[in-house]
Amino acid sequence: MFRPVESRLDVPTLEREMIERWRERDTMARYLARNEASDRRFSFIDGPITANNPMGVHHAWGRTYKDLFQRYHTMLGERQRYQNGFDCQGLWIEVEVERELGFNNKRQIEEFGIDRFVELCFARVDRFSAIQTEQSRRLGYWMDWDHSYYTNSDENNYTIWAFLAECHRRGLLYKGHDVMPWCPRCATGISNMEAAEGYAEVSHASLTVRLPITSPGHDGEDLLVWTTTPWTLSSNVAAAVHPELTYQLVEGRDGRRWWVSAGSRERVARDATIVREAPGSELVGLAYTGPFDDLSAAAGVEHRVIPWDEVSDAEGTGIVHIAPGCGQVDFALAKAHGLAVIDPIDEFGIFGPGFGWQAGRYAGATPDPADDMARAVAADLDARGLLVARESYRHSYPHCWRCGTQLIFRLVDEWFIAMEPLRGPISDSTRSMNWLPSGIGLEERELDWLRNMDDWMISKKRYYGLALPIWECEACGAFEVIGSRDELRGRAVAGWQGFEGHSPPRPWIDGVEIACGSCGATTRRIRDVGNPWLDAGIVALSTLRWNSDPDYWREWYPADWVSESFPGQFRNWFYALLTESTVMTGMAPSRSLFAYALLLDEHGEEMHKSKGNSIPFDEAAERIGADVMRWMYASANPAVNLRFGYGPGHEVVRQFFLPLWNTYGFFVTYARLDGWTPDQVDGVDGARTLLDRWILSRLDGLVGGVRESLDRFDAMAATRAIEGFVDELSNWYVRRNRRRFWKGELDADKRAAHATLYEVLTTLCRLLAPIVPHLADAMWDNLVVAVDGSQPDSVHLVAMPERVPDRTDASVEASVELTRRIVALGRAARSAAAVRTRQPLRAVRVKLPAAARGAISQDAGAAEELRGQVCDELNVHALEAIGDESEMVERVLYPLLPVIGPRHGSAVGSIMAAVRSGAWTARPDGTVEAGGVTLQPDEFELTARARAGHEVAEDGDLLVALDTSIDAELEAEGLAREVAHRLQAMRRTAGLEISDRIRVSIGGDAAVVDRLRPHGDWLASEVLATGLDIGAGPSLDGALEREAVELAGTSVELAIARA
RNA sequence: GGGCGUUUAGCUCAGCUGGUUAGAGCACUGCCCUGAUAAGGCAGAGGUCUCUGGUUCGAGUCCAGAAACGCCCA
Repeated sequence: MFRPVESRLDVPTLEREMIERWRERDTMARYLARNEASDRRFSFIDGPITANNPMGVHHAWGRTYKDLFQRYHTMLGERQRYQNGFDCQGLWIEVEVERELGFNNKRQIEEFGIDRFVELCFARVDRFSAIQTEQSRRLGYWMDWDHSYYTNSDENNYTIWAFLAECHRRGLLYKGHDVMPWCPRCATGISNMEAAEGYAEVSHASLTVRLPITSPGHDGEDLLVWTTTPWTLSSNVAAAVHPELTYQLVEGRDGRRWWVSAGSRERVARDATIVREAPGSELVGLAYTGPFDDLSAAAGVEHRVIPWDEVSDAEGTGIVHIAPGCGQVDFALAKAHGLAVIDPIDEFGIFGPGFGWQAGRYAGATPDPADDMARAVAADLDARGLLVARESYRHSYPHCWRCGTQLIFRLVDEWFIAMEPLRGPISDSTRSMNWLPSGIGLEERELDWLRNMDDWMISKKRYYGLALPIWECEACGAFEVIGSRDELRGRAVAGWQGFEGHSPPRPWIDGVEIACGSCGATTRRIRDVGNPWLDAGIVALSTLRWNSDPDYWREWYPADWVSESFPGQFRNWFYALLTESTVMTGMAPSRSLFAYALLLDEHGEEMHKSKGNSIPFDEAAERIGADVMRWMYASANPAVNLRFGYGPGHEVVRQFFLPLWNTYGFFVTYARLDGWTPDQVDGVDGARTLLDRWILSRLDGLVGGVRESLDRFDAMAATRAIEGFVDELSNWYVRRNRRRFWKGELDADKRAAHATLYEVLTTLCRLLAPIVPHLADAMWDNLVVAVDGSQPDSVHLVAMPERVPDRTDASVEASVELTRRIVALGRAARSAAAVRTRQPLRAVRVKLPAAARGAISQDAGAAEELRGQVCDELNVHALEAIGDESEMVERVLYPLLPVIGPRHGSAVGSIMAAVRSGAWTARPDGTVEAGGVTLQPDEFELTARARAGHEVAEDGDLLVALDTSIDAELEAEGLAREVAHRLQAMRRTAGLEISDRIRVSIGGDAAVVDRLRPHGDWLASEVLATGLDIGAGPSLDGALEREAVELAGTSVELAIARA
């Protein structure tokens, strides 16, 4: 027997119960093992989650997709790996550990001890990976949690070694001397792709500075340059002009002469008069005095004007200050023009010796503006008469993506992978993947990144991360890349003992020395660690045991599916994954890649802990439930940012969960009353009504639709289809069948009703299982497990439903659709006539579309059932058909445009004009003349619509008219309905169970009460009364409720008591 | 400056291969129903489908351009 269903659905409580039940029954382990012997596989590779903090609700979006599609493929019987991944290395972990230790810079780490520091980093990822595991399980995310991968594992690190060695073998790895974004707090370079992460609007002092020209013939002339980074002025070596831009020499009131571009003159020297004009090319080669020539660092540096095509005069002066030690393009220009390079600052952003008063000071922005280098430089230039203007300039500027410090650009030695030779192969991999959702340019955006990418900077001057396997010889300058642990052991000439037993991260590996392959000298590993995207990008190889088990790798590679949020990942995970996979295998890592947008708060703002609008996962799970979140995520459009909040969450509960739960509760209530169980199927097949066949047909369509949608990773379409179906189920099937479930005896008809609704609900459970695993299994447990010991004890151990041959019946669906339309129109007509539905009416008259008339007349039984549905729903005694000739309708021409368009072309306009004005005529031969065109019978339909002046409702080709005349008999019937309604309300107020029997007495004005007598039997059966005393006095033994109601203008006394 | 998107009702969003009157939910107004009941139904109001041009008999839908917004690159 089914257990009773809680009438109030409390999702979090239900979920906790299910989690407990799963634990007791060890359900997840059996789920993970169920397809072990399958010969079909579904390979999913998890993009690792950063194990650095507890999960937020945004993580739950992605994990919902990952779980949903893995569960779906499990239910299709496919073998899977179910491996979750944690991202465990990199600066973000270090920054948090530093914060816990109260460190401000990396010297403190070295004093603390790299080994102790790295151990704390390990501990932190252990802690948060455990927390995230628990949270994921709370979401219902079923993975092989005992075998998650960690990017700090040996397997992962050594697979990256193999990748880097392969890059080196192809000659792609090199040590570069370049200007890179640099975080002076973390004291490490930031790759360009990371720098892009941290752009934010800030204000900087922008200075306009004059630089006196020293070349002969230009006495008293200055170049005007403009910069937003004043600290770089002491490193100036050149000024760039566009050779084809027009420059003007202007003279101000003080007699000074400045060179500026014509386009900027209005802005920077409005009051000055123009002395002469020259193209930029004429200025090229001029020498000038630098702004800080007296510094020893600038000694001997020649300053001159160089040409550069990228100069624009949209801002500044059209003459660009060039400091090759402080800017990426500046450095490139210096190489091209053979300029000197001044390298001003150390790893902490402090000026070195040789910079006079600037030496020892910090170059970047400071919290206290008084210490600000920009301000000091401006003051110094002003005192020397070189400062022309100073303004505050607001612009987008890069910040350290972890600690928020403003980045500065610094000359560094870093290690790079040359990407130019890989651009083509990675693009091919990109094009070979199926990027989903389609139509939003995901593939295009990845290709765009690949077209524009620079060489990949893979080194970081930090402590906790992949130890780059590069041994560089100080003696001869050669370097080698070690591709595996075994290779290193073979090459080690010292330090292996100290490393043995440790994993690759620093510091243990740093002591291992090898003999230089070129000159034989003993060489040390470079001290750098790796870019963390190397870690996340290698997982398509490392987790599939590329290094250790080639058979396993071949079995699972490439994946069928990977998934991640797309903002940012084109240059991060997607990029790293594609790059490492393509280099090693020549193939894309996955057949398809599914991506989704950003999760925002309810108001469309990004969630941030600091803003106070972020929602911790645990809070949301306990407040609205994991399944509610999962439904919100699954039904969201992945291409569009999702607005998440408790408001929309409750909406989902109201719109979807409650109707579903109530339908389930309805079924169980009556199945229990009848003692019906799923084995009671005698005569069911022959007894199914039109509505039974209808809901099964719809269910069949739903099964097909959901499978089709999930096959193409479209969870939105699947959930929308299910929502639509549940609406039909609860608002039509159950609503229309209530009486079949209520009525007394358990006959074949009632068994058919039970069996039908049962099949619908259990099938729905299976369709819902991948999406809302708790709710689906809770229903399954009661509907199936509780009554049938032969079935799997969890819906997660059964298969996805399949379509049933011949189940879908288009004509049945069309008939019911027509019924629903008639009823809707009938209600509208009632509404217009202001006749309450409880008042029975004589008849509803319906003018059917021609097509429907034919279909319905074929099945007399169906027609009768539809007639009954309509009469019952509209509370009318009869349904009558009316023809086109009826006085209520007029005939209307309905041209079939998709047919007519291609045939008649531009005549469509005049045809439609004739249709609208009614200026058409039907010919006896079945054709129609309209707008000067003869329309063949296949080009139009003749339909009907209400003639003006009749009280009817219509929709397209369907017309419904209510006969609203009420005679005494109808009125009496209405009174009885009213009384029944009141009595039902009283039953409820008295707290009676649905099945409780009662006694009823009705007293009051005899003229009214007597009119109820003919309806006594009906009344009694309606309210489950064993005794009904009409015309009684006011007394009723043991009365539970009494009520005086206003009926037909007089007061009527009602009382009920238990039978 | 370049790439990729987005723009549909007050709000959040659907709208398949071009087709007659563009939809849903929420919110609002009025009414109805009621043993799914802190639900449900009907109706009303609310739209120059961002703009301009093009293709077409016909464009929310296809094409081009513009604007605003978003993400990315430089």
